Amino acid sequence: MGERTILLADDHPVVRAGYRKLIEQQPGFCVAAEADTASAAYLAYRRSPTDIVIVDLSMPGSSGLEAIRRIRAFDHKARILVFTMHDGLSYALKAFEAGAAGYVTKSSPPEALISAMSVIAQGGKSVSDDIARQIAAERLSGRSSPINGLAPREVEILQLIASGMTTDEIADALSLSQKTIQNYHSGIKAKLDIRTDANLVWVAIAAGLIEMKSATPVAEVDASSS
Amino acid sequence: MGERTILLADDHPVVRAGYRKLIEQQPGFCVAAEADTASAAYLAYRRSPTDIVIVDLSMPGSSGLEAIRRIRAFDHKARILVFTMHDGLSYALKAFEAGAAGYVTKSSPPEALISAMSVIAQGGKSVSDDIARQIAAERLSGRSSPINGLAPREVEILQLIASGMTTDEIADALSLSQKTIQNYHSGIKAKLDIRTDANLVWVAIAAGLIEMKSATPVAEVDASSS
DNA sequence: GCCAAAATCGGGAGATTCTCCCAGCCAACC
DNA sequence: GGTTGGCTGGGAGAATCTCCCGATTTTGGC
Repeated sequence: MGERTILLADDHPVVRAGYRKLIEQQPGFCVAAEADTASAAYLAYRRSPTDIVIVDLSMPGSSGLEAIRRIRAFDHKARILVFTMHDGLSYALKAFEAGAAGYVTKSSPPEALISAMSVIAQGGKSVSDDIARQIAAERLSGRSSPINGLAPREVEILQLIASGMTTDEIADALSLSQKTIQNYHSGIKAKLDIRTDANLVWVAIAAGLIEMKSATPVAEVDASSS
Repeated sequence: MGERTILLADDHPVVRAGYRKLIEQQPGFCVAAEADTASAAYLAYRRSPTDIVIVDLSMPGSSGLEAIRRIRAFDHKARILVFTMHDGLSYALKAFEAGAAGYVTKSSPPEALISAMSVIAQGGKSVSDDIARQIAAERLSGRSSPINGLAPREVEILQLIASGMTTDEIADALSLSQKTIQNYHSGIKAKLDIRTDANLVWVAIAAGLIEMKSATPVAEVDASSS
């Protein structure tokens, strides 16, 4: 058989150059295209599908997860390998939900990427050791995340609380009474054995309920007010 | 004159390979050493100083900032260029405080890294465009961060609140009455025009008061047991 | 050195919120 | 058809928040 073609999606040109170099040293693989955004990756794949797509999760615009979903929606047999800095288990799980076939963290040795590529090219699934360790830890400890003991509604409300919304705003958004939100608020803290709202934010972050963004969510500079 | 020697410090081997390739394509520069941790970078520099040190901020163990400080403590004339993913202004300011001579984000075009290297090699300072834009925006809007209107003590208490500590714990830690902490708590929220504690966390993150850690705070499993 | 301003620390009191308990409703599951 | 669990809210006392105030210390300028 011929060489496996690869689409590289990462927003850092220098990093892409590193991947390319590493991959092309490997016999049997060849980088066919590059993309620096999620939508560019999708369009590139749509134009000419490759055997493997390697994507970073954090890219400008819509995230890498979105790229995975769109590519998989276009071609359900697309083989997508996530190669990212995020070593949190929640990111990996989201990636697999979105349709990824592999997940390798950038802190892994280069060989991990190569071997994952081989596995994926043959139709398998692959995760890097650090993620595998977390999954094992989760299984052994019997719980994936502290929020697993929460009811769906509680998770939803936790997310809104952690995002910074007030009780009134949440009640309004969900068309519930403020009293109900308050009760949930207390109940969530009790279930998680947490005493401060700040810790709710940290739990939500750890559970992957909240997207981390470096932009200030508050402090609207609003220099361009209407 | 001869080539400028460079020490590359980044914890991702693949990424380092990209840097190396990019840099060595450039006449006048040559990668003399690599390091994958902050302390390894320090030791490498100490063993044989290079003209320029390129460091990532996020590395395992002590952070890149620590590497900068230690290298500068050893050699106050060391020229250090931060090349990192973090595009937050607060990170850049911290890097310069630690003694960096340049700050380029990984989302910059490769040319930005090269030109920054040239500037720094000649004893100058350099920041990438996106950071420069943020600095300009800060100057124009008259404030760098919403927390700038806060008194030192308020910033300190905000940090503790955002880290998840309860009123009692903070009062105890600072040897103050709970009442005082409560008053500060209210005052900080009023000054920042914030109504929920969750948003205090986001402000603290945006202001660089809190270190972001993606590691799951739960589920540590002793895998090394027999 | 001196005055003004700001920061630091804490009390008081009323309004608000939190917490815990409870109950009705519904859906799922033996 | 009974039980369990999630969803929605009320009630009431405890706790907290908020806003006001004053005392003291620190800071900054002249």
